[in-house]
Amino acid sequence: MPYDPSAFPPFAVTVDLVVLTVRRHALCALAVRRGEPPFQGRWALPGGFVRADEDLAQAAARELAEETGLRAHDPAVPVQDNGAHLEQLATYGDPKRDPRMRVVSVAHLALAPDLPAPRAGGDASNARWAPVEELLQQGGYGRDGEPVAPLAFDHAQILADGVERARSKIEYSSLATAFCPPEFTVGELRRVYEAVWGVALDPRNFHRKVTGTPGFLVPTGGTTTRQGGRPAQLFRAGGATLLNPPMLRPEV
Amino acid sequence: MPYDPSAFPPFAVTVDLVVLTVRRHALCALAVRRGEPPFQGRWALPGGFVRADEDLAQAAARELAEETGLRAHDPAVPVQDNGAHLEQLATYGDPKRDPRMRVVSVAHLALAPDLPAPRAGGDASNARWAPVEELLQQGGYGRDGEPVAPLAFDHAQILADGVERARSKIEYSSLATAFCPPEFTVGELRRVYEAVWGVALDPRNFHRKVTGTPGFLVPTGGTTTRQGGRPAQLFRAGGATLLNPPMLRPEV
DNA sequence: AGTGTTTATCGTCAGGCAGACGACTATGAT
DNA sequence: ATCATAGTCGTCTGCCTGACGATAAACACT
Repeated sequence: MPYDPSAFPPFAVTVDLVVLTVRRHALCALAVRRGEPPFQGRWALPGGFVRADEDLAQAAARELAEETGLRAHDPAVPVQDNGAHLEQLATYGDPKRDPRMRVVSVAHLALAPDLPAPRAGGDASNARWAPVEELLQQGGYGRDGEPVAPLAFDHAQILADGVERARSKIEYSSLATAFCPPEFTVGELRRVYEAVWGVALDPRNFHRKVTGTPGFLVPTGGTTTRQGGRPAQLFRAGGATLLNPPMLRPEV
Repeated sequence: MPYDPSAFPPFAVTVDLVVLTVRRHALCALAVRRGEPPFQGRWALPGGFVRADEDLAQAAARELAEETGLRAHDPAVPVQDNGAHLEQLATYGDPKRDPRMRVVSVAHLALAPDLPAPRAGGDASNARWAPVEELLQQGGYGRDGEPVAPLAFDHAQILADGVERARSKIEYSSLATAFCPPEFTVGELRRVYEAVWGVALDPRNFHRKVTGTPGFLVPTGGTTTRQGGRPAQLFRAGGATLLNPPMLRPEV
């Protein structure tokens, strides 16, 4: 039964963003504090209305720039500069997800390297990077002993879906490099995998795997000792986007 | 910048369906003929407006039932009866995708076993199963020499995305069984993979792989000769949804 | 009944890849 | 000088896969 333009219920359409990064060996997401009801004072994912003349991807890129200053990447171009990877995640449209009106939210997933600091319209106290486990634990107590309120709306579900997407996608793609600065070492890339998956990986097998996969990493010639220890080769992300065979996530 | 309920542009929200099945060794999709402008007389994917009190998944399941009579499966339950697998695919919201108004379409992907016949509101001439290559070839000539018009709206893109999702998802999940009747043989399952991927697979290695993966197939005890040749064991889909290690799609 | 065709199923073998882990190297810190 | 840290190169073993031989059980002929 294709479109019947004579009558349709009006919807509001928003984009919500799951912006992930790796800080201090932990997978973190960007959260903003709500300044107005509903869920006033609670943490939520950044997002906003899609404008009348805007594509969904444009709206997501605009929101991402407003919240973080990051430019979104053209998905066809390999991740190289400080731009972020941005892709559509899923769409959430439960009739009761927003108590005010019927809102359909097209969630997007962004992966960014570690950033200096978040900015929410210039107000830093209303935006922060929080470890995803902290944002996802429902009604417990945070590390500072403060009670933890769950995220507003259905944002806990959206965040969980985004985290799972990131976890599975770095298995068979080179997307983990989106968490890294333009030049990085094999060890830094390994710590990204370890943070996202929450596991420890064997440095020797990891090194063999990533350097042996054609197109994954391109040596820049430089070295660095910023992690301490023996100097490590620096790499850029290569052109390969699909890893075959994939990097398998260890069981349990 | 979270929700500002004071002003937002109104959208129409629809669900479009990519319904795939395997018929006569070919991957086919359900297409309906448009009865009214725009794109009158052209083929399109089935779909329709989301109702005011409906969840997106509900709307997709309702459309699926209207077009095919299929009940959608609870995703948590393994595919066993004649119900179809149904999952959200992606959302398409280009401002110009519908010339009449701003329409955001949440596309869903359904995988169904071979069905007796399509029905579009009782009118069979306005619905058909067509091989996906036929629907996706732009402006060529079909097998009957008739000129082929491309699908309406951006439905060629949606269909292509759905096909790619199905092709990749049967690699690492047991979803290929959604194309099979409740009981099926290893050879029938192999022909599903061959049709979806468009490749030939070695029957011996395929048999070893699927029967050796715990939880993928459960023998029912019966046998059948409906494919000719030596009687083959009948299986049901097992509880496993994730295949580890995956069934790798051959290169090239 | 015999022969060929079709499909199913079991087995064998070699190559590739991953996990476990030993060994060595090159820095900075004490 | 010694230690701690991190990076890099090898080795070995087991598992999985692709290629492919062989056998089994039905049906369609003659």
